[in-house]
Amino acid sequence: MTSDNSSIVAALRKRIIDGHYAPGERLAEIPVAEALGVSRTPVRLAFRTLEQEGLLQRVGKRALAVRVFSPADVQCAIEVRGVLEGLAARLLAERGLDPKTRVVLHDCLREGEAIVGGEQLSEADIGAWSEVNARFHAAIVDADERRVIADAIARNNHLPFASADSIIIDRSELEQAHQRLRMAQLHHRLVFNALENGEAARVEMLMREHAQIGLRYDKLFKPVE
Amino acid sequence: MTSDNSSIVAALRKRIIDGHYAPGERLAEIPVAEALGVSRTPVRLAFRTLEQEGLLQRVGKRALAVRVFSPADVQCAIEVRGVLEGLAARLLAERGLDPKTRVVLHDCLREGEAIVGGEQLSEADIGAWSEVNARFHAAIVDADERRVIADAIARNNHLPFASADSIIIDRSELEQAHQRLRMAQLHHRLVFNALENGEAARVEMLMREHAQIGLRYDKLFKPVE
DNA sequence: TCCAAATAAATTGGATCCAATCGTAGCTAT
DNA sequence: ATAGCTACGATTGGATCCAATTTATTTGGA
Repeated sequence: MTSDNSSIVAALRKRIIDGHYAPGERLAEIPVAEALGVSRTPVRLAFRTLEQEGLLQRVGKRALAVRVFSPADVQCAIEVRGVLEGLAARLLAERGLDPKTRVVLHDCLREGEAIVGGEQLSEADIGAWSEVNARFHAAIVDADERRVIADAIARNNHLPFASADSIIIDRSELEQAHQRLRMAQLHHRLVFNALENGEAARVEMLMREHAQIGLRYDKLFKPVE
Repeated sequence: MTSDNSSIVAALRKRIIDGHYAPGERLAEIPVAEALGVSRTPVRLAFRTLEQEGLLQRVGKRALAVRVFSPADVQCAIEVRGVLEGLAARLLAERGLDPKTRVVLHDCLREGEAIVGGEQLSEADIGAWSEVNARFHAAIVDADERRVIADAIARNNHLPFASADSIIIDRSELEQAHQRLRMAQLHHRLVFNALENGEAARVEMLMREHAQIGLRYDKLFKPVE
């Protein structure tokens, strides 16, 4: 029994993201509670969290359903996170970057460059790249010790991943993804340099561009947690 | 008895924003439930919502407390909303603006111009200006029928207002606020023109600048609802 | 045959009860 | 006197019960 409520939220979120509950499907409290082996109360709390996160949506007056995201919606959500991370980077640069974070970001960039250095890119490379970008993301978030921007990012972090798989139409787009990876790598390097030089405006501009590299962004910039 | 749960959330949020519960003050379920005349259950749900919104924060392992915002935090949150509204405006322009929304935005601009047309600006003018800007904001949000950006904005909408009053140090800054009002008016006009001409990049740039006119932004751009 | 109204079933919201856990205060022993 | 342990109070989390509302089904009439 994963009686901790945050575990229930995580389990439910995973089921939604994994497609166990289809987009648009209505979610009743009793079946979910029975499926998780708990009472209705923690499920109601979890539903409230997920509704607030935007993964569940009210249909009619009382019912809740899994929110449906179109590919355009996913792109919007990705851009939301993009501009928020851009803003976070700018504010971080404005208030001064601590040396430790600077090192972490530098390492992320070096490792990322090593991964996408060659022309060919395997599935494993994409995984490694995602991991590096997750660390980059985590460093950005951790550096905001006041948690204002970090929370704003976190509040919109999971949205793109509800139906992220549904936008991967055909596997042959891998080559195009490779191109985008190189673009993202370039952007990260430029952003880091701008951060080191304290060029805040340039940081923000670059992060904005970074957010617009396309739908594959969600594969390049996995959320931490 | 405002037994609807959303009413309880609203009442609680109002109490927090009004300072009835001081920042940093711990909130227990039973006293709040008794104060609102309801049982613990709806209060727990409301606490979950408010925690998710960022108005409440966990202290220790189980306790919840009113989140404390420094003036810098408020400014960060305002900038968050600024870039999100800028993004929304850009995406709206990209996908095409429906004529009805166009009219609403146009009316908002004309009324706003009439309000800040003169040199002097009374308290009533500030209130009217806030109302016009709320309509502008609402039009932006309503136009996003897919609700992706609108929800992202809504999720970060209330944050700046938790301790907004605490950043209004002295009343003599009204003159400076007047100047900012004129700046905001100018920006709205430029944004609308860019929207009409489909200059999406310019829209975003302008809205970004709009978000940076200063701390008084929260007085100029009140959230709806 | 189709629509509407009424009734029944299902589901949600709220209240209360019980258990588990956290914090604190008091007591004891060194 | 202080440090550590214990026990009690307070508070949160979970389960169950009850009421209210919504939705579906059935039956009646047009």
